Amino acid sequence: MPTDRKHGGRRRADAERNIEAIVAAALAEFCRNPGVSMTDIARAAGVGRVTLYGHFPSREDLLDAVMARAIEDARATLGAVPTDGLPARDALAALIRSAWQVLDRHRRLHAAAVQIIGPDRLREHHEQPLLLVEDLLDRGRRDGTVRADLPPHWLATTVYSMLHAAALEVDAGRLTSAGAADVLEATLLPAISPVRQRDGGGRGPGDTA
Amino acid sequence: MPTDRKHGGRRRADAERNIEAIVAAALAEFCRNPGVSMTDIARAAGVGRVTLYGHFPSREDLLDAVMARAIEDARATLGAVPTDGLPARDALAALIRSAWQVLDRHRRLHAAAVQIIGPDRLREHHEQPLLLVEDLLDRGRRDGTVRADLPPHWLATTVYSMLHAAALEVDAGRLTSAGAADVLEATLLPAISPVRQRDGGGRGPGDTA
DNA sequence: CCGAAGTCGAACACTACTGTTCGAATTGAA
DNA sequence: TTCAATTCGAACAGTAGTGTTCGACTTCGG
Repeated sequence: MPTDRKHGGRRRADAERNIEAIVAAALAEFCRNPGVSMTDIARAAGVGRVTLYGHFPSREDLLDAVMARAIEDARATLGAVPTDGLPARDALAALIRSAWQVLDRHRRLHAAAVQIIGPDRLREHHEQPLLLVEDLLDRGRRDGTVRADLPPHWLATTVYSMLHAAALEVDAGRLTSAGAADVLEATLLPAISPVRQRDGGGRGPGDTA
Repeated sequence: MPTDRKHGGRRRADAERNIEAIVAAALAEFCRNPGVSMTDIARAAGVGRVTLYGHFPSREDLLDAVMARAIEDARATLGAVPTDGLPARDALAALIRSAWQVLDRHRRLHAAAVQIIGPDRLREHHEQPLLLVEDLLDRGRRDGTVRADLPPHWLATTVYSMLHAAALEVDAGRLTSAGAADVLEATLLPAISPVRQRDGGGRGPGDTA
């Protein structure tokens, strides 16, 4: 949201409401189609194009606000996950599940953001919530539940990218939104766990194809 | 390349050369910047804009040809990997390494393609080489070296998406091109191997849509 | 109820692209 | 050598967006 009120005067209530409507509509529209025009966003928000530009001087500013909103949402959700009591591994599993829930909400926004504000600024936005994951990975690394043979940042990237891969699969209809959480946990935990040497032909118990 | 010669007459040698130059330049330029204009591509190919349009009627046609070239490259490289003798697990490791090599060559083309021809047609292009991975995963699943508790397609997606994640990390300078192959193998093999007993909850996450 | 803050649609200037057409100049191939 | 294939630059038309300006209208806030 535009925090830069030029002159001290407070913002009127309807302006506040419109900004809210715009950000909400933009979030939805950007998800539906990354290349959506400002005109369409304004229409979706039930607001004039001029009003939109009045609050967000450029397309980039708008998407920036939308991202901030989505990330704040993520940060809040992830921050609410109780990880302090649990062993790092379980905490990570819980975090993954929560992360999926929040990502599932914003799924396609990622694709929109990457081609408008670029991957760098996008990462910058993701930094905060990603930090929670990294902290937890670090904790796990110290107590031996997370592998130490790969760069910490890579493990975080692994989590990050698998989450987004799952989002694409859901969009493509090859995975259900509900099933994704389980699949993610089942894939990610082995990937970040310490490697066990020697596992030739072992077959998992209870294989039901 | 435009295979549709209108009248039986053969194509002249310089035309052939230009087409070659255009596809090569377009491949490079699309990688550098997905939103590159036809004008810039023509310039990079050392060719007039009209000539470009003469061979590729639209931007989409051009990217299509570029993708075809890249994918053919991938298919050839991956097809040359000797997998028949090896156990599925080793074969998979070799395939991952080769896949990384070829992807490293085209890294950012993926991002370009996704926003021009769309994710669907892109997947369509990737289908061929991805099939090699899926076949191998299937083989591994039968002989017990690959986990059977997740949808086959998801495992292929896991490989696919981690490869592209690595590409982004390399671009961002957080990973070296050479180191990526090792990191990928170390991450992917545990992710697709049969799970040890005692993991996660009792539920089997193999629900596809 | 008054004034300022906010909103509206319409129109404008601007930019950047795509794809086309022209005639003139080359160049490969027979 | 000859001719068709191919190339070239330049200019054109068309599209689609961005961001701005205008004057009139509405609504909030005190």
